[in-house]
Amino acid sequence: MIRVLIADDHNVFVEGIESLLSGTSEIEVTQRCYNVAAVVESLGKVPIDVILLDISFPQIDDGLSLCEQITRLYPQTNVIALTMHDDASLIKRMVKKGAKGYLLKNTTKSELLQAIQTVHAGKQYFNESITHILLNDEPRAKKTMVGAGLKPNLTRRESEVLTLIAQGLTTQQMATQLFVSAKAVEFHRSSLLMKFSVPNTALLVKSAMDMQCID
Amino acid sequence: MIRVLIADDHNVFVEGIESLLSGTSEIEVTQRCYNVAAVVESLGKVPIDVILLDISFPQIDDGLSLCEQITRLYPQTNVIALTMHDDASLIKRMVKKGAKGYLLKNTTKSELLQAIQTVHAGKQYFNESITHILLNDEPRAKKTMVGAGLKPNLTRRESEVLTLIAQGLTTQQMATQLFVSAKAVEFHRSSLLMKFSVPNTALLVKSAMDMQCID
DNA sequence: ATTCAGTATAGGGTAAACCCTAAATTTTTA
DNA sequence: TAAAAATTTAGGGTTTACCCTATACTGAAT
Repeated sequence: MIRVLIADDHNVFVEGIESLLSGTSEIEVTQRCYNVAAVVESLGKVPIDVILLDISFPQIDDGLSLCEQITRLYPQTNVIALTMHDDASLIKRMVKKGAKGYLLKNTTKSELLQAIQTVHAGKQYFNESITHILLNDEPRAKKTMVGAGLKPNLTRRESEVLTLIAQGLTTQQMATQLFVSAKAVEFHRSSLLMKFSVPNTALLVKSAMDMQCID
Repeated sequence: MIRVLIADDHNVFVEGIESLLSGTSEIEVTQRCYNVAAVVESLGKVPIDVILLDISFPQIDDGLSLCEQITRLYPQTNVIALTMHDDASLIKRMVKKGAKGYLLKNTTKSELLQAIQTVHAGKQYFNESITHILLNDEPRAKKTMVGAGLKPNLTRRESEVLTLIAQGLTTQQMATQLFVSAKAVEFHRSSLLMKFSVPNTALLVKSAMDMQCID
């Protein structure tokens, strides 16, 4: 019997999860906690195998530090993050804090069961959605692209020139390498400055890197 | 019957993979290719379901562009990267180029079979190793600091100037902002170029961003 | 058939970047 | 306190970047 603790500050959600798991013979919902203090208290009393932990508890940092604490104090207890946050960096942070699995709240019953069993067996569990998020996690993809910057549509030549600029080549060097005149390269250079709305090469390189146009 | 093409410039490896797959009833190694040209030629003649592609073929860029080409020209053909490169950014780049799976060369037979079947069924395949690499991928921690590039020790002023350069300011603008002469700023600029061993501002910005000196 | 985007080329000009040598001052470190 | 590193300023020079106008060829879309 796998002893499960559900930690979530949304009552309805806790009940829903519990009813999902109630029909399973191998899994037992031992505890339900609606705040951090209750989780800490429960763990001190009752042995728990798997914790389904909502990260926003109520703040993200609360969930992270709680996860870290659980992992350190009760290494035999495995944490599965169960949250609506589909952010790659958050997933990584949770795993760093010791989470063995990560599920989005739109997961299915069978997936939830499989996750609990996998994690309880000492392995990590990440489904396709999570893998997909990690794969598409652009190191520099600023989701907080507040003002300005949408990635401009570059022509083939512009992309070539941009790449060469970022490699430190001068206009003349690029001209030689591309078998065109320096004036042609200069033209594309100007086009790039215009499309990125930047005044010079330095900011062009930075903007292009921020927008993933190079690297 | 799943028709498989093995693309690798290491003969021994190709033979090993083929012998691994030969005992399977559902999988048939239709083609073996030892260079990019052979792959392109084969695809034009014979329909292929799954390609096991070594990325270093012989260069990484070759494998990447070949993968892109295959995905574009033969969308029904699924590419599995099979390589010794365990670099997160490379995994992401391959997936961007259309790879449906990614296996390290220390994979097992059963995993290889499962990957081929999963990919042939139209789904992506990534095992725990790959997921683990993606999870531990520090946004900017370049483990591949091959030649040269260790982060140079910058003085306070140099850091300031570097930051302002990356914001697109000219030497004169920086001088005004820092309440010093343009010559002073020019000096720090030169120091930066020297410390980073780069010929101009463009590459300075790129290098500095790669090394996390700015952002 | 003709716009239109992309590419290439040209001349001429200003501003900025880049390189060198040289020296004085301040701050930090040993 | 002396030595080392950092900061500042300067003169003078070459190269490169950047801006403007203008023409012309190509291929793709209307």
